[in-house]
Amino acid sequence: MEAYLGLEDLAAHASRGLTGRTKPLFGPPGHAYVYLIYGMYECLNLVAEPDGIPGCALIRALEPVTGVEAMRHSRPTARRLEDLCAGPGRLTIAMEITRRHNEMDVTHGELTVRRPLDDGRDEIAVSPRIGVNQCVDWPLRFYFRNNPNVSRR
DNA sequence: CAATAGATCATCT
DNA sequence: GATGATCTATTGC
Repeated sequence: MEAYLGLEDLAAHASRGLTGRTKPLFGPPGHAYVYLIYGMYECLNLVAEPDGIPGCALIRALEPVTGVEAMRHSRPTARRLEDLCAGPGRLTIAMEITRRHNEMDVTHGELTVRRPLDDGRDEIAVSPRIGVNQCVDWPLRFYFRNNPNVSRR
């Protein structure tokens, strides 16, 4: 995931202030911010600051642990399981997340399946964010060092 | 392998 | 009217 902050973070949509698109970023935490990028991909963010303060986490990749068949159906071009959700645009296709999920509360579902954390495999590493042209060196990308599902290793 | 081109459109100026 | 928090295919070494 990558953190995107507020006014001081020129790589963040919220740095342009409150607009039609960025409204969810200024809302309460635990809600989705889904936007269209490059006219063809959707990106999922989770609002992560108190109401009134912009800030979110861009979900750049995830490890599929359930629903793999459905995800492969949604994204049949993925050759390997590790590529299925390795990328912000890829995982939204696999999970069929679109702007219709924008502003949705994501705190009221039930987490049915997860993989136990493995301290060897799940060591958290930090790096600059990918694909940004502002605040290029800010260490706001967090990923599992040895996880093959990470985007752009 | 790395670098680049092109697809495509909502949002903001 | 310009610009992307991207991805895939293609080119070239």
